[in-house]
Amino acid sequence: MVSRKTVSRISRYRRVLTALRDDGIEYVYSHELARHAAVTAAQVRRDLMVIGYSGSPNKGYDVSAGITSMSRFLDGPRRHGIALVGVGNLGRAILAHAVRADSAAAFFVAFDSDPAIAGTTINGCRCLDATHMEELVRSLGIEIAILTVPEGAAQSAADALVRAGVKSIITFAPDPLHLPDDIFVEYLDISATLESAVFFARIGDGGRADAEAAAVEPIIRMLETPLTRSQMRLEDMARDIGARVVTPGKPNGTEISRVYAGDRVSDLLNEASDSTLLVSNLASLQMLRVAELMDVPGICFVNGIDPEPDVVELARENGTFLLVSPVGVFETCGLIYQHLSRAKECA
Amino acid sequence: MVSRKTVSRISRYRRVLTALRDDGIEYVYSHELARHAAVTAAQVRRDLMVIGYSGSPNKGYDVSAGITSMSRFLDGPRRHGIALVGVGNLGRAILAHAVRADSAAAFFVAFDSDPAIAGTTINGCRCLDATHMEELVRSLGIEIAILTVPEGAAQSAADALVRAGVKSIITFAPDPLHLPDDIFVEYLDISATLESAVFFARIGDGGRADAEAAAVEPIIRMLETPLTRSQMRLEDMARDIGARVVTPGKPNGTEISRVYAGDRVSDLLNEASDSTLLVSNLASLQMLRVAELMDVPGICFVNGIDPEPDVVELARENGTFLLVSPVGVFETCGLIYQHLSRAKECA
DNA sequence: CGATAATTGTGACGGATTTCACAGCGTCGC
DNA sequence: GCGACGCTGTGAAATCCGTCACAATTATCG
Repeated sequence: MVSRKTVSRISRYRRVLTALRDDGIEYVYSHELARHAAVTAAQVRRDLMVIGYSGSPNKGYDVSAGITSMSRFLDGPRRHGIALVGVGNLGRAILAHAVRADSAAAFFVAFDSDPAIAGTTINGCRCLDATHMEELVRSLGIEIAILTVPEGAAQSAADALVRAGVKSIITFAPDPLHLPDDIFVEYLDISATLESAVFFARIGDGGRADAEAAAVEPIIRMLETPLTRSQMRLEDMARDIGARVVTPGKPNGTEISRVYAGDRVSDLLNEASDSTLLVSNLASLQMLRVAELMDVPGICFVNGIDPEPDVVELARENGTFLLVSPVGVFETCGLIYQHLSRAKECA
Repeated sequence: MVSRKTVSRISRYRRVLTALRDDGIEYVYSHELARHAAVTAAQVRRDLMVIGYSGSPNKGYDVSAGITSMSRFLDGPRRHGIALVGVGNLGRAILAHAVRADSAAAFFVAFDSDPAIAGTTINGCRCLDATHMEELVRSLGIEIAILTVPEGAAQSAADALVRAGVKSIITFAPDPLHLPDDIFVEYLDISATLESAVFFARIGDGGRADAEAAAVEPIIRMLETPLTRSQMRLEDMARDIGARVVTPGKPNGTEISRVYAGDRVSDLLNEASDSTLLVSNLASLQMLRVAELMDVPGICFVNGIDPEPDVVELARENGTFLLVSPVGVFETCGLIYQHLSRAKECA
């Protein structure tokens, strides 16, 4: 009869039309609607045909009448009950979204097997114990369910819901559900979608990304020093380990409390803070830019390499304390560590 | 070339195969794989064909080799960066999901325009200020983004991401995105999906649901008394308003602190508690069952209707205080209210 | 060693969905 | 009044996707 895709597009049209009406627009042409909904004009006309809604040539479609017509088609006459099963992070977030958006047309109930959650109210939605789920769903005449249960628990929950009379299930779990054919099931599997996204990101530029990417993340080496707890003045440390100071940091000295050694820009994001010294053998402008964004106060390049002038220039502008150690990452780390031990002894 | 759906199915196959391998299974037939993935056997074979992976007749497909082959196909050789834009409820929940599942194959960074969020770490993922997003995404070579921004903000965020080199976007916002054709966009619009679910729940049983549903939620009338704050013994109240006690409640008296009047079972969920008196003119078994599940201590039917024997029986079993007021909902509420006022004066 | 049984790989088919193309029609300008 | 223009509605073509059916292949058993 009418296909899943068509229904989902009509839902999208309705949203567009509602926005247009709020802007005071009364008539719209198929190609305008198409542009707003990111489909083709022919598609729009064909979709509007199946819900028996006609426009007039040279004026287009009546916006208000369209909304009414689509609402009658999509929502039907009665208020729907929606059960959300699994009140974890995702479940709560979806409740917040959905209750706000659809509370006029539907009411929500949530179920969870955790007794600590049962009895609470989240975002205006009552959370109940999953033990009584089947009975309650049947009593309330609920026909729509959202599954946000952990992997592995989806099938049994779905079975119970179907026994209770549920006709449509939206599941965020990766488990494929085995249910009667007349049950509508929609999968919103985030991990699977991400994997598709990964694939098409790679295919888009014909595999050339690999070589280029290798340059961005060159060496997989990551030495993490133990947290020192004690602060350390970079100026003293630099002298002690025989490193050359290229650009000075803040006028009143630069203090750090952690050292992070590694070349992966991506790891830098999780490790760097405004009191981290970064030890790296990748003297690139890019690394410096990221370091700046992370408020890293000091960077130590190794192997005695002279950074390019533009790198030095940027460091000076940012007030980043830049030093160059004559030895490699491993030795530099060792020296800094030793310096720390001595400092501790003195204290 | 290879279709979106095929990629998503292959992702599903890989998950199934991984589970099988963990169970120690080495070979699998197409029809077994098909059953686990909820597709047909022919589909499986055709999909495996496109990734150039062959099984052997009479033994089936090698599970480990399949996983390797699919991973090479899906993930490619390098580690991917994924940017999540919009750290609201939904964003956080997705981070929790995705970081756990995919942290081996990818690293995550989050962006938000709220300065209070920037600098924090959520689920092991660094949250940064959206101001620097474009630059950082470019520097990190990120090609995949997840959009969990509020409605209306999706297009501009997507534009910035595409400028920064992003190739794939997964968006949870309802806004249709206008982007170059070579950008992969996947919409996970929860509201739109819910609307489809509503539609198919209704169509499934041929529209017969309407009449039946009307019986479940008969009268849209809801009188809410103000919160009383003071407790009230039902036994005293019943005598005062001239109601007949059908079943006694707990032996030591039943106290309530709120009264809820209405016939909508669904509203009951949000209003009822273990100290609420329920006033209803719907003397159905269903209402009593829901009330029991909500731990409602007392129910008052109106208009002097005699509840059916099975209703009385169930109330007695549950220890629910059941009374019948001779007058209608409005008058009953008025009488109870008056009783409250008097009780307050005495106190 | 040959028959058998079961499965894979794939050409061909069919259904669904989208796009194309054009007839029909109302409106505007002259 | 009437011709030109632009949009709608829809038959027809094209495309995509999934299923069927069968030849090819390989282990097993007698």
